[in-house]
Amino acid sequence: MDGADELRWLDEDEQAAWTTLVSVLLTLPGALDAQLQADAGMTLYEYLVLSGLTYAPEGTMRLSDLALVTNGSQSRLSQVATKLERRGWLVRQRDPDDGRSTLAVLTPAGRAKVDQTSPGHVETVRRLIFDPLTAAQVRQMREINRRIRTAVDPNGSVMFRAHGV
Amino acid sequence: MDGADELRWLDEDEQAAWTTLVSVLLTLPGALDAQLQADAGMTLYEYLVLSGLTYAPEGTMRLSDLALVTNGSQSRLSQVATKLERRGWLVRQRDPDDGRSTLAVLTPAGRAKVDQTSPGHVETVRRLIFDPLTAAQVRQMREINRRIRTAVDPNGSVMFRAHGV
DNA sequence: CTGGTTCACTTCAAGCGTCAAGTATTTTAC
DNA sequence: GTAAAATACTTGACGCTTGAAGTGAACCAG
Repeated sequence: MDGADELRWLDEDEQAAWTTLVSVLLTLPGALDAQLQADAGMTLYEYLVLSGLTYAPEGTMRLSDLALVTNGSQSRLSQVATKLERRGWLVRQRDPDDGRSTLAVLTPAGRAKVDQTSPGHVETVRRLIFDPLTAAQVRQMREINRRIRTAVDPNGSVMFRAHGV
Repeated sequence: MDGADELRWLDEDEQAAWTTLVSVLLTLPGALDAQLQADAGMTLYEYLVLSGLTYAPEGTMRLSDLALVTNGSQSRLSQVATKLERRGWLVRQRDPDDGRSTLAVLTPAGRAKVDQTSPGHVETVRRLIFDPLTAAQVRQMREINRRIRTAVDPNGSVMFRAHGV
């Protein structure tokens, strides 16, 4: 708090990059949500939760692990899990190994819902993100976002090396 | 609904890129909001609105233009403008040229608030986004996000060529 | 084995954003 | 000149996310 950490303002390239980044941050999630909501009555985050479970053994994962994988808070996941449970797509189970934990288990109906939803979702992701980009840009984007994600939270999501979406 | 628009699933590079992108979409806005909230009692979107006005002649802009520039809906901007007006950072004025429009005018207090808030905000943006990236990556990111933004909404924000943040 | 701490999860209230409906003004078309 | 359509904005209800507080379970020191 003593020394003046001299502030560097954004140069022209940075300014332009920041502007387009904000623009994507503010519009892309809405577009992805809109498609899922229209075609599957589901949020992107809800889809990520179900989809995350399909990659887990037995379709089962501890809620806290699921929160990490989906980049959500425990509170957020807890409420979404309740909603998904009410719809019959997952069930909660006590963790036999640790009484503090709760396991989320994907039901057959939940797996079916993912199978039925993913084509439209992937199509949208491809249209909005990958179709406009070259293969080189896809690789660039991965590294760029990996670095930003690490800066935001060094202990961030396991998703980096774990399964896909 | 007749022909099978053969769906292409994501390959490994795309899957990884998508995972990191989601991760940034889900965590970066919260991190930016958190800093502004803590240091200025303000949302990122509210900051964008005030900041956008500082670049307009006379600190004045039509609400609908301001909504475009900030990537927000008219409804969202309307409510945020009310909030900012209550805090004394902007005022609404009738547009003399078009009775349907309303002008948002930045007050001196509003301009002072931006001046006082921007250093901390820029510092955070630099730390989370530009410090971890090379100059080449900054240029790559700009083009990548520009393409994604265009895919999301071809008639999107004027911000692309207009002023900065 | 006991008191304190950490961890996993849930719940509640408050704040935000979206969507749809409503008002007012201007433009367009006949 | 008038009716219909388009435009600009506001409002209110609803759903979602967050953050703080609370419960219960496991771990750890002595």
